Amino acid sequence: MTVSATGFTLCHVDASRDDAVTSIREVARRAGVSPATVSRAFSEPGLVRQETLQRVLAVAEELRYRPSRAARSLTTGKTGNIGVVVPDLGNPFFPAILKGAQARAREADHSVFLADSEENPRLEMELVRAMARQVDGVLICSSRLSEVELQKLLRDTTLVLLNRRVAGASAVQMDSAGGIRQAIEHLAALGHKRVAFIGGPAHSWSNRERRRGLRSSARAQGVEVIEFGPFAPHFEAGQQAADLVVAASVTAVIAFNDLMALGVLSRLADRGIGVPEQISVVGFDDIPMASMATPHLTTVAVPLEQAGRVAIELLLERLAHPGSGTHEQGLASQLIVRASTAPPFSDVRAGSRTVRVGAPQATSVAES
Amino acid sequence: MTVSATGFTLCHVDASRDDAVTSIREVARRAGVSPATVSRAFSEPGLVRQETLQRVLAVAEELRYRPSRAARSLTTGKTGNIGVVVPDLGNPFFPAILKGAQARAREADHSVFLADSEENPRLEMELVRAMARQVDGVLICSSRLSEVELQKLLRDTTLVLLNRRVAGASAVQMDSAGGIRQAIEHLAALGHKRVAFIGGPAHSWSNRERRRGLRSSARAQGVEVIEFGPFAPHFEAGQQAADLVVAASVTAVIAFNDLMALGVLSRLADRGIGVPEQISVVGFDDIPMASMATPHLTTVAVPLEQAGRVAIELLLERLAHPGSGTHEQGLASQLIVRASTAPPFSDVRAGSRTVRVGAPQATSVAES
DNA sequence: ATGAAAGCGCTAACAG
DNA sequence: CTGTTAGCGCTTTCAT
Repeated sequence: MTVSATGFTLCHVDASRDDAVTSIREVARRAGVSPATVSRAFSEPGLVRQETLQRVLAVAEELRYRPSRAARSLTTGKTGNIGVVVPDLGNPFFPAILKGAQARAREADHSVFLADSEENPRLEMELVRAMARQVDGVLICSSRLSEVELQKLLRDTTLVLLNRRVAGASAVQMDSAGGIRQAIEHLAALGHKRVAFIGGPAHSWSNRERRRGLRSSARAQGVEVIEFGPFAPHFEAGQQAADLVVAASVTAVIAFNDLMALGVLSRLADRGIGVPEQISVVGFDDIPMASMATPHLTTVAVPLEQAGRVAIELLLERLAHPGSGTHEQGLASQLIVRASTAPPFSDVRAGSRTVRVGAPQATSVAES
Repeated sequence: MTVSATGFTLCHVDASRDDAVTSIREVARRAGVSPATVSRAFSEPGLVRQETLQRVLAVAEELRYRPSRAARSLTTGKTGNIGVVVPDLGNPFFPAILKGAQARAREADHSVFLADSEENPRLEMELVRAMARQVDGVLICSSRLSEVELQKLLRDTTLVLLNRRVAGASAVQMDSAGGIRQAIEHLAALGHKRVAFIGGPAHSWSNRERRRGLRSSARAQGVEVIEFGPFAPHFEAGQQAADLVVAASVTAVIAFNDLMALGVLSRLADRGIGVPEQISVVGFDDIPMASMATPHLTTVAVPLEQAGRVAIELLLERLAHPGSGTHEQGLASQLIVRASTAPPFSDVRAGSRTVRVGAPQATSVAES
């Protein structure tokens, strides 16, 4: 036993292993039937006489036999596997989607290949390629690939995209624009006039979508928006951006995602800036823990797990009816407003009357 | 385009697909060599003349040919795949491990099969079985299976266990006892005399380990421990447990994991109980977001991603030298103490002298 | 309802 | 260095 700074190590000698994998022939022989019958017993039980079936199944059970999917795929052309690629497992957004995807795949008796592309387009490409021959189709979440690269993959892979659109691939989308609109309307209703947006990754499709929605909603609501970014979609980037936001003297900030929103909250707390009294913070994605961790975060929620399920659903559909064309499914977002995210009320002149609304205090600070 | 409460749906007609998968024969024919040569070109390039190699590779490239792992595994017996089973992807603990595992596997040119057992032993068993024939080995994280069931799996699968020990399987362990000891020593040093422990799942090996470590450390430090549980390892359980903890009038609480610790913090905040002024909270695992989300959480950190890497390392080692026996690797935990987790100082009589230490205020409240 | 035979894509001897 | 041959475990005609 070695003891080191990082832990300890132990070794044991081996026990024997019963490694012989039983093949279909073995089962056939022991059951007194041909391999073809055993095969049928597993794939088309209806074609086998009850009596024979029982016998075969019994022998198989005894020998702990399970058909080899790899071998089966050789003849059938179907692997029964599905690939899922995500840019970063460290971003809680993706495990949530993965969970739904995995569950739906299992219901359809499919296994899931997982790959983490580390936000790296090259790697993403390589990973999909590597999977390609072992899976029936691939779900790519928040792809960092360019349109042409995706088209390339599309030539020999059935693809479903999550948070991305490309001709020829089915897609699941979070309704970013709608979520942003809700956020802006919410902030406008609370009296905010000047709002910051902390942008996500440069090549992120979602980020473009969100900014697009942001601009039109902001115009419609008469809210001024100051944009920052691009930033990596991480907690640390949120901390960093928080200082820029403060310097911009806005009364509210919308972050590209919850991770960054948490970073903002953390940094604002460090600097003694009150949330929501001085600045309101809105996140995006509603990763479960963000809402748990702090009551001061308004967030745009998307049904992540459901998104994963739907994506796999689309993929399965696509595999079942290869000629049937692609589908796109949008998932609505929903702004989550919590008790402790409204600033104190104050009186505001609305047209000819004075109305009592939740008002951003930073404004009055600026005035004083 | 359909619009529904949850979103929208779109359909497109299909573009054509270039689905013909090129086989090794095709490449061989076009390169004017035998299939065996093509095979060698990919698996043992050294055995092929430079000139031929170039030609083969060129043709393969042009045809976008990649060898089929499934077919290859048929003859070689090795799949180049690794399975990873986790009890719940919703628990941030596991994605972190998964990330490391996935990265290490990729370095070794292995693909990863992922399965979520939903904390269900039956399902876990089934999933491992289903994977078994498609992978070279399986990493089971925090297995919920009994020892005999694991032994059963061990008969025909190479297993590596994370946070679990069983004869015949390599294992990676977080040094729970050490972490708990650090936590107790820390609390004792701050003057805590009465500490609550919120237990994890009933069948969790980690939970047993932590309780074991807890008892001995508590005894050594003269700290009284009140145990609660078992609880599901979730945020909500933490909220629930918080009330029990408060009723037990302790001055500190250690939670089975960070998720539960966050639940405790949330509930204490709801009830207006000060952390750490009235109760100190210690978590476990150091899932990245927990520490980010709140500055009031003392936590026992474990290098999660590294654990995943090491686990795969062990698995690969095992696969490379099948006869060489199992290994166990322990990963040390490290208590993370933050600025805002110490209660205010107060004077305490230590033997004959009076010492100034951080003191749990709840004690004095109880005294008043 | 069952069996015999051919072959899926690939590799592993064994010759040359 | 390269080709030939014989399967790996399974499914799938085509007979029976």
